[in-house]
Amino acid sequence: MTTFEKVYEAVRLIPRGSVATYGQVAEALGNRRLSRVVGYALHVNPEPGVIPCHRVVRRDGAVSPAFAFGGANRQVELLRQEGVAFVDETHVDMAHHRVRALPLIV
DNA sequence: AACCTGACTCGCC
DNA sequence: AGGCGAGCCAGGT
Repeated sequence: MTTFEKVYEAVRLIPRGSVATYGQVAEALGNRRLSRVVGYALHVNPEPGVIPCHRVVRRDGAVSPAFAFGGANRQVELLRQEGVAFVDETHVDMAHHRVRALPLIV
C-alpha cells in the first residue's frame, strides 16, 4: 500500500462531526512528519464523495485556503452541516471536535 | 534522472 | 515570543 493510499484510508476513518489535523493523520500512517505529504495527497487525489477531506484541518483549526471544493467557504459549510462548531469564520473549535485518536494504518 | 515544490509541523535560535 | 530550517513523498519540469 502506498503512502498516499494510507492517507486516504486514514482520512476515511475520521468520524462524522469530528475533525483531525494533518499531523494526526500523519501519525496514523506511522510518521508524524508526513503531515506535509498528507496535504499533498489530498490535493492531488481527493476522490470526491469517498474521502471526507473537509474533516482535515490545520493544527490550529484553520481550514485550508486552497480547499478544492469551491473554496474554504465550502469546507466550512460542509462541517457546519455535520454539527462542527467554529470559533470564528475559518477556525474549527478544536477543543470539542478534534478526534482523540486515530487508528494506526498498516 | 535530478531538482523543485506543495492542503504541514515541530524544534531551535 | 516570533521567525527560520529541516524532514517526509510523489509528480511535474
